[in-house]
Amino acid sequence: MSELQPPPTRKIGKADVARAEILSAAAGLMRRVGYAEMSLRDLAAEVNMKAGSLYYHFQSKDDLVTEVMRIGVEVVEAAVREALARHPDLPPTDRIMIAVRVHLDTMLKKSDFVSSHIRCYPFVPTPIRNRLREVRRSYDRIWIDLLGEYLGPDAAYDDVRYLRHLLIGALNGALEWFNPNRDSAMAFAGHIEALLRNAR
Amino acid sequence: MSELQPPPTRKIGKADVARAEILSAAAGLMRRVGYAEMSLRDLAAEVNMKAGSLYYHFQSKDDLVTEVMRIGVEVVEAAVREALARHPDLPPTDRIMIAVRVHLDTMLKKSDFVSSHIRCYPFVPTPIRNRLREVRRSYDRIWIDLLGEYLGPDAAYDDVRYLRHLLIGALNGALEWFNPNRDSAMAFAGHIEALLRNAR
DNA sequence: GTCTATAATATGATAGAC
DNA sequence: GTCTATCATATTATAGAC
Repeated sequence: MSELQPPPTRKIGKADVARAEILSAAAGLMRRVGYAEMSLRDLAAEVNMKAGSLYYHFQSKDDLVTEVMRIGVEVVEAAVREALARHPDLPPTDRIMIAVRVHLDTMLKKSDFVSSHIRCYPFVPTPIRNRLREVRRSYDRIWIDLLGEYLGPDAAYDDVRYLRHLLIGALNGALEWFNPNRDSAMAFAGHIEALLRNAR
Repeated sequence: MSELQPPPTRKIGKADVARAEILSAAAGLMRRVGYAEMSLRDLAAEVNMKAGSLYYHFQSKDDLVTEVMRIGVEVVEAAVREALARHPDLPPTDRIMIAVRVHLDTMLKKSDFVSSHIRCYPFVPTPIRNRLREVRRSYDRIWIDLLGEYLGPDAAYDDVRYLRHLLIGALNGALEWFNPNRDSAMAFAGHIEALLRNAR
């Protein structure tokens, strides 16, 4: 996972590996049990450590949690931006569908960082939410731009906002029902596409 | 709140009032801080009690939480069923929009029971989720029926499922962005309506 | 019905040995 | 870097007085 690597100018040491393992394990735990119920003892056990050792890598539980969630937005943002960059000239609806599929796929199959962010954000303490505001805004901007093009220059600001919230809500909701053994992200995306293509 | 009253055959005593106050306060706390972070001390303080006193009314924290969440589904189900019963002969799209508006309105403005259920369900222990399965199924059935009529008798089972998850996800997502001072539930519902009317 | 007091356990965090 | 040991505090739950 490239997002967990330190800057390439520095050599990857033992601490970097341990830190990355802690972050991965924390993302998985947070997604499953939530922010408050993820104890540092349980987390440490998952990476064969003792709770106190985590403090060599992170100053506090909230610092660790913030880092997990920050990586989450950055992962999905990078995935969506890359996919869109490969198809710069498609019409708006097609570009939205690319973003829809990549968002779903990253969240459901690829990254506990993304899913733990989405699930835990509502209950995380305010200081953590504040520290995440900027990265979240940056990802939102992708959708604001995509939907702005879709609705056209005459659309009201709030029209873009409501449509964005509707879409992101539908996508993130999949976290609560999607079963990889039974469900198809592409089939789900197809239903979103049908609604978007016929409207407007 | 009629849902908090005991069966009408029994007189409403002091215990019933206290119990109802505890449940209301718990719903508010759960919505704000989540299942794990709602301590029984904080809850007791909100109703001017001590933590131990709660055990006169409930056998355990999880029993109390289950009851709060059970009431949540029952409240929104009753509201939607009543509204639909008043317009039995409208076309499917109109009936869906009635359900959309009542679901949004109940969740956002009326009931901490509904919103705490939606927010906390993903992180609540499995035994609690099992005890809620039946009431949740009952509410789901409303939407399965509504969307089944909308898509017509030829629609596949999964088409109804995906569309239902999409819709409920968009609605429940409002819990995370809706600001009563700034946003309009009706405007949001309007965007959903535009998509549904033009599709199919 | 609600209180006080407390048991039993868990938590985030720190200090210092190795 | 990770450990052990521990502090200070918080948690759910219970027992018995009032």
